[in-house]
Amino acid sequence: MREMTIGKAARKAGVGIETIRFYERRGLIEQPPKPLEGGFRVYPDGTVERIRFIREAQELGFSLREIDELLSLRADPSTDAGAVRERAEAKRHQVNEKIAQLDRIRTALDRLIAACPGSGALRACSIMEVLEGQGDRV
Amino acid sequence: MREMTIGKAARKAGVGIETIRFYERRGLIEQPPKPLEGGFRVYPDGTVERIRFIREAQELGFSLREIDELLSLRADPSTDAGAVRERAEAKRHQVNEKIAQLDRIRTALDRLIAACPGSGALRACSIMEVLEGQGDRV
DNA sequence: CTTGACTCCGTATTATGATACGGGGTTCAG
DNA sequence: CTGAACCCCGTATCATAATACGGAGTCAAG
Repeated sequence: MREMTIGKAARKAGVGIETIRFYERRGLIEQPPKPLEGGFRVYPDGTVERIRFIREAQELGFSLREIDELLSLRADPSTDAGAVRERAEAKRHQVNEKIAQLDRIRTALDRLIAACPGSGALRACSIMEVLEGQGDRV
Repeated sequence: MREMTIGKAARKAGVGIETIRFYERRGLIEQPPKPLEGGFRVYPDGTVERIRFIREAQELGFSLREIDELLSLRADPSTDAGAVRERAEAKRHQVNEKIAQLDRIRTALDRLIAACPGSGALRACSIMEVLEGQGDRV
């Protein structure tokens, strides 16, 4: 089953049909041509992957515009590979920053979990107090 | 300068005044009481930190609702510390997933950068081709 | 050859997060 | 004691991302 109508693609990707059309309008995914013999458009497997990637990237705080930039990173003989690499490196930087910040939050959560056990330690604690904490007094 | 009016707080936090009011209405930050003697509300330093945290978390794909959940994680003697810990652990899990996905994207970018050097390698390459790539044929 | 499920496409509406606006009050420098 | 700059608050508008809707066309099972 490598080809499907929009409804099947939507179900496979876990989105609504309208979302696919919306992404097509935005240029995030390509709208397959309408078959010359008439009938419904046929969607390849890759579309489903692409939609899943879009949803994942959104969960990571990328806007559709940024996701478009990510997906447009491609170097073929007709493009300036150097420029593409530059943009890829900028994106990588952005990704690294996100990871670093998530790591900070994870550490804070770790401390929170350690400091506020079921046993019921008395001192109040919250993310803000514990974030890179120490500084905020204990 | 540990106390300020809303305008200063906004400038320090890098947001507009309206944004602060909006967060107050949403219950994300506390609105300081109106001074009994009259005049303007006074914002503590902590508010600025809190706003910065909110903005950061948004960049990481958390909705204001989720951020509220994060900020509400606090165990003091009046709350069920066990329940708080559970929610904290759920959040940590969510954070770990985000990190893992960002790591996938970072790896993909690394490969993209390596595969498409300024030298102008010929084979086309894109994020989707390179993502957990290999599978997609080369 | 009909009926139910689905596609197509244009337009309208929603949810979320943020910004704008306007008429008033407050502050403080000169 | 005045005016520039700022606060207060309610309501309106905006951008982004998604969803809904409705009428016409298409498919395929029975």
